[in-house]
Amino acid sequence: MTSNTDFQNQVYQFVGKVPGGKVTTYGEVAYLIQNSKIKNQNYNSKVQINPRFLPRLVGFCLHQNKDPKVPCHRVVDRNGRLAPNFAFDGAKEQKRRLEAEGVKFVDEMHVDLAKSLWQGKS
DNA sequence: AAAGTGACGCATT
DNA sequence: TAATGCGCCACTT
Repeated sequence: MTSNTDFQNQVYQFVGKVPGGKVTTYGEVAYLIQNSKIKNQNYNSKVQINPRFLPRLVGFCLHQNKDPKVPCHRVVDRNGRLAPNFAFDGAKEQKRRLEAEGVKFVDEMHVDLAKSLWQGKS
């Protein structure tokens, strides 16, 4: 257990802001982090991360995270697809959690982004 | 210390 | 319109 990097902190912070019943995407989180980075200049990455690669890092950081406090199940990919290997108990459990919060599904593996995508603003 | 691995997203063919 | 490739960071072993 080592202290989290600033990048991880940013990821968890933004994910933690997603309200129940809503979901966000890796790309969205990545975008917000970039924006926050520029705004606060608190991000101490060794090098500048290409925005194009950010979403992947976001996903990887969430995969690492085992902290129940972080609602990682509310993060899906751009197509609303659930994570193939959800850290806790597979995508099935992730779907179960989301449905419990009122998130609608259009498919066994896809959430209804049109209705449940968190249009984070505030 | 070095190399491999990985919850994605976009451009190009 | 669909399928395939590229990007190149942070973390683990």
